[in-house]
Amino acid sequence: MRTITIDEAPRFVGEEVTVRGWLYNKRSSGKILFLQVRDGTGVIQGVLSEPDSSPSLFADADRLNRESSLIVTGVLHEDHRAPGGCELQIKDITVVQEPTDPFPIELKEHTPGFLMDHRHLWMRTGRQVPILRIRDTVFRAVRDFFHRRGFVATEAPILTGTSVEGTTTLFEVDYFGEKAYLTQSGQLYLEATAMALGKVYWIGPVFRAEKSKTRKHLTEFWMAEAEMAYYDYADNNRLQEELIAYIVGAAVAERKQELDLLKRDTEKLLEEVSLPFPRVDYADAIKLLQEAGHEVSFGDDFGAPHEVTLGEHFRKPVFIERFPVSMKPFYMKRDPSEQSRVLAADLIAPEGYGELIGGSQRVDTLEELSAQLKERHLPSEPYEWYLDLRRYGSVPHSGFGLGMARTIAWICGVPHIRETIPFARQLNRLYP
RNA sequence: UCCUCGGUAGCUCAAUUGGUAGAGCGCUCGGCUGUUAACCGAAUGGUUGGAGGUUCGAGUCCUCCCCGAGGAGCCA
Repeated sequence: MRTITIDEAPRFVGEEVTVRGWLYNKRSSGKILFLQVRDGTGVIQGVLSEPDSSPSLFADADRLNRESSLIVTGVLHEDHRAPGGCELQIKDITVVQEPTDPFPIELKEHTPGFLMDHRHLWMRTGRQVPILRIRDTVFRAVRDFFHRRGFVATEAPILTGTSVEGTTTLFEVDYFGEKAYLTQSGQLYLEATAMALGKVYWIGPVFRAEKSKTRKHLTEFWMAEAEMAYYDYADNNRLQEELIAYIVGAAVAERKQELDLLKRDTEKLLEEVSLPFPRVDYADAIKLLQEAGHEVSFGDDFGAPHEVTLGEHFRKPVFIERFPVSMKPFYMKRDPSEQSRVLAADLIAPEGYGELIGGSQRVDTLEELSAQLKERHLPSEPYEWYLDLRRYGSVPHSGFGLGMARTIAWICGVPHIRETIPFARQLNRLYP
């Protein structure tokens, strides 16, 4: 007799096996008892009927409450009446622990606030398990993609003395009496690392003290960032679309069952990521939005409704290219053919999931970088080390940052990114 | 920071014009041999978010505060 995980069950039909997990739900009908047992890999139905099992086993099982931890032994049978088509005829149950109180998360409706207060328990139920398993696949796919292309995995510091962008959205911490900040992006550090290693990436947490309260924002979220020496603007965008197509392909290939549980249309997903992705000049995107009835003009950033319109129009991720200089940070390289624009592109997700990627070619000369710092009234002193990268063997280089939670939300088809991370950090939510 | 909606039993929600706070689910007990968020019956369960005010009388009206949800701005 062997111990198996529930996702392996179909391979062991006819055999006696042991499953270790928790009681997800229980239904009884007089002399027959159905125990839904979950173990993190899936849910399987266990069956007990009184004439076929000992009265004491039946009575003990009948008393169990949801989320009792159990070790269950029985014989696997195919049965079309069982969810999943396979069930366990139970011979023995070892109760590891019985809950001291009724499990707070019912299988009926709850409000988001209640669920988030009980996130540590909510994550055991329903859609949360498949979402978190898909998250795992997406993280692994990102690492596979970069590894296969010769990128070196690296790290950026979480505690920083400099800010990449403004200081208003930084979390400040006390660092032995000095001010330090939680990083908003590893980019500047990755640029340094790329000059040492060529092509680098990391997946790390970043922090934004924005008082945003939307379905697309967290104060702590994970970003996959890449930085490539000798990559120009076009190389950068090509890499990004290939990455996105790779991730979605991996998720559909490895997590079809979970995506089906989430009722995600995987055909549609795969169609969306067929290459290449459309590229639209910022000015043309503004025109397109104006024609669709939006009140935007050149120089405006896109809001959520604009991103929805762009998604509906292209039905694919779409690059918005060459933003006006004023809209973007100091480290982006200007377009040589039009000095008022930068060689930067945002990749907007379809279906209203917002901006997935922000990327650009970086400024690579000392003169231009110093000028742009000055233009934005930024002190050069904290950036001296960054300026050094342009003093010693500077090369054209590019990079981007991919928001993991938004990517996962889009792949899963879930409306709110708080469900795509085990413990979301939001405005007014630091617990559990 | 701003806008909108909300806060009533452990959970999800009702409560007519200001007039006796109620249901479903969960827990508990009972019934049922194929359930699929099982079903049927019974019982349990309340400082109506907080403070103040108006009134003979406030869950309901007014003021302030707290909390939650959705959105805007900002961003990935």
